[in-house]
Amino acid sequence: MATSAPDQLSPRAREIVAAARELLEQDGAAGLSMRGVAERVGIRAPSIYKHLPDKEALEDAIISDGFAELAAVFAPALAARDPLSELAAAYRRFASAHPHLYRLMTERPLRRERLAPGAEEAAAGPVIAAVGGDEHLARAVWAFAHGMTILELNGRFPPGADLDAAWERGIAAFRG
Amino acid sequence: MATSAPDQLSPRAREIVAAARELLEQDGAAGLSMRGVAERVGIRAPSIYKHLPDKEALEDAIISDGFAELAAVFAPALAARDPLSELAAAYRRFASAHPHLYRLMTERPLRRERLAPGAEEAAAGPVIAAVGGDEHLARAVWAFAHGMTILELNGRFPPGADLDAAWERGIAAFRG
DNA sequence: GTCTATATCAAGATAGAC
DNA sequence: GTCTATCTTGATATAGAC
Repeated sequence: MATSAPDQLSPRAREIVAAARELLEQDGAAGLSMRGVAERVGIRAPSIYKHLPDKEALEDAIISDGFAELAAVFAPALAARDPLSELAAAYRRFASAHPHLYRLMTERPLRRERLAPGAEEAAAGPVIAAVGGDEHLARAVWAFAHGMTILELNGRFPPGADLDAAWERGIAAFRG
Repeated sequence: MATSAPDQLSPRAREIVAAARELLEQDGAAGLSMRGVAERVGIRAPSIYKHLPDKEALEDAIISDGFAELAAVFAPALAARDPLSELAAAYRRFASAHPHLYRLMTERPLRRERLAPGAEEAAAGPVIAAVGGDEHLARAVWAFAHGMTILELNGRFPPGADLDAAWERGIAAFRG
């Protein structure tokens, strides 16, 4: 039986996780059902349980992959002339490209012990570095970026609102 | 049959909305079922439909009330010496006192046509005023406040993180 | 490792009697 | 305006045969 750390998944389990990721990105978390995942793989839902213990394990694997990908898009931004702006732009692009994945990654408490080790830190590190090591300021910046992102995904800004301008105002404020 | 604007609800419908609000605040949106609401009122679930068209109308009424309450706690903050800090503190207190209501109010697109007229504007106006009328900046500030709030509610900050400090850093940045 | 059959649960909403 | 009875849908997960 598969364990929960993503790196230790069997090849077949990874296929199932990949199918689940596709289904999530297409239909959102509400559409992510064991039946739906199984259908994409070409098997029946109960067969999934031979490879993964339960639906939570499936979600955790997707989330863990998401953090690794976020860390990967952050890495080059740190080397730019204006790291904070580049990080913000990368963050925004990531959420825009994978809105349902982004929701899954942020809308629930992290089960940190079930993620790939270091995945969260790899994504958080660049932000702390970009603000000069002040972790309080880094959290404020993250809150701003997440707020802009999730309020947009939730359709909470008025139609026609200039969100580029709002992002710029926020980044400018935090750049000091 | 009841219409959707909260002010036009019948007295019995208002009783049902009040019960729903209690249930929401206790169990969250996932626990807000028509059966559960009915039980609190002392009737059976199908009877609710004689007073409100569907579950969405129930939620819209709760959300509309929430905006009115948020506007009410904002009003005195505007008169303070440091309006931005006071607004942020009021926002944080509101969300902390009514976490499930806060989620319901922010996690989905607003059906603005079904809210009490002016409810959203009454809550947004003070923020715009506090930043000197710059709507882009106001959106950035709101995003920061929402980000801090929802990331805390979602349990996303590390245990022991000094969130007072993060709030202060953010407000300081936006105060300029 | 896959299947069928099933247990279990819970939800929103409607029909029609009273 | 309330009730009982029911429809319809959908979910996670288990048992046990092959």
